[in-house]
Amino acid sequence: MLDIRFIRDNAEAVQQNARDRGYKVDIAKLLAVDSERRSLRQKSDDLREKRNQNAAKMKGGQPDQALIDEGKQIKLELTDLESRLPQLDAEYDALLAAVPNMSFDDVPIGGEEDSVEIKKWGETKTGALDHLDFASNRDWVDFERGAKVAGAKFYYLKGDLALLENAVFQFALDLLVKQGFTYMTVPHMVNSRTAVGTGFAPRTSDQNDEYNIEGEDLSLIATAEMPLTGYYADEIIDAAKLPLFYAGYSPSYRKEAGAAGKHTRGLFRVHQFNKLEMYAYSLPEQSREIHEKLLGIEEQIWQAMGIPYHIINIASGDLGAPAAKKYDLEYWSPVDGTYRELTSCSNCTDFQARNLNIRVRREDGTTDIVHTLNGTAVSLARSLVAIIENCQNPDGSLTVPEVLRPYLGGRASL
RNA sequence: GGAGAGGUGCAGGAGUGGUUGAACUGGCCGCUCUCGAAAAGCGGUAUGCCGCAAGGUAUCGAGGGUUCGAAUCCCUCCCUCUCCGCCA
Repeated sequence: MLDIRFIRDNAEAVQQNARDRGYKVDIAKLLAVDSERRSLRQKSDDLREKRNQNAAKMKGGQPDQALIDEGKQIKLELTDLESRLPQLDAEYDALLAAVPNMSFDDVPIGGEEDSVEIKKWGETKTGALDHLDFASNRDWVDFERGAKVAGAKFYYLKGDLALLENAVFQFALDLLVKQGFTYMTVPHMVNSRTAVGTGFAPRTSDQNDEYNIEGEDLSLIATAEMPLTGYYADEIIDAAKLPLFYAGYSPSYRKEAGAAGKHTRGLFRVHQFNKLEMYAYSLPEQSREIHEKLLGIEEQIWQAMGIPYHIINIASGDLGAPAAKKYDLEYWSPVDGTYRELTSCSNCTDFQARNLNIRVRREDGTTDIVHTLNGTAVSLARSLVAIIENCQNPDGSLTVPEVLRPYLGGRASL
């Protein structure tokens, strides 16, 4: 969420920013509720002061009936006054939570089509066998039995393709560890506070992409970003420890409701995939620089594998709620003759950290909200699509990118 | 899943329902002393909200309740520890 004081001072800009992002929020209404809530709180504080003073007079012992009666009266007034608070609070919370993060100035305004390409790398080619056909020919993937056992868009990876997945993960993990990231495995379920605080829709929302556990306040994670963000909830981090870099590995579970028809074939969009996620906690003044650094690591990974890609600066309407700025790395698909999303890298500034109350204590003793950033290192199912499409040979074999060979017993092709 | 114990500030650890935001000890920071250090002494050391400020208010796992007044009493929930059960 945004700082309510910032919203009070910049109502117009906040409203415009939400509009640019395609969010319907009513800042005027929010400020009206905020003001009403504050004045009610003030009255209630005053009444509590009276109550405390009244009680203090009785400290000695002998209960004075007049004072007790006065206390009773205060109690009634206070109960009456505060009875209006819960509803007001709920309304305030809902209005505030609906406001998206402020975009950075260099974010293009507009929808998906307004995202701006800022870099291109590698030689693109066209003409290749669809990854699902290619993998099926090799008996590397089984969606039919995935459907039988779980449902549509569930799958088995088999044999060399499963080994390749492991190699991609190992390669990326080694690279991150060398860069100073701390490797973490994480809970695969999170409670609703963590899910909502991270910026994912509450479980009651129809926009919810997470699987919820019936009868429990738990959802399967859609990304390791969720447990990694919650890691420091309610904590104050010593400034000297920042920035903190974590690499979280986990399955990602997504309903993908409403995604029908959009690149649904094969491994590109599935209900479950493994993902190695980069995560950083930083001082506010460091986050822009660290955002570039995370993007640089993503590029390093895909350059090492020789997969052509471009980087786009995501337009405001496609940012989601928490990101102030987001880069997507899209690999070149020789099958589609276009770029397709492979990784994503976001600077969420203090938006998530404010939700989850994550702060930093600076050397002078003051506290601040930390900034959080996340970036995909490798999203495994999609990585396999990119590799199959770009490294396949006409004879049905797959050339293994050199950097992966050490993780496949030195094999040059599969 | 069952039984028991417990959740208090940076840490340890007190706390008959009424100057307890919280004793005491330790840690940390500052100052005094010193050529310097140690020791000793003195002072300081949570966070949110409202307020220009003074100040007010809230927070002793969370949420309800009792009371003029709750860290202290009652209820529900969560978590931790020990033992048992189950188990990769």
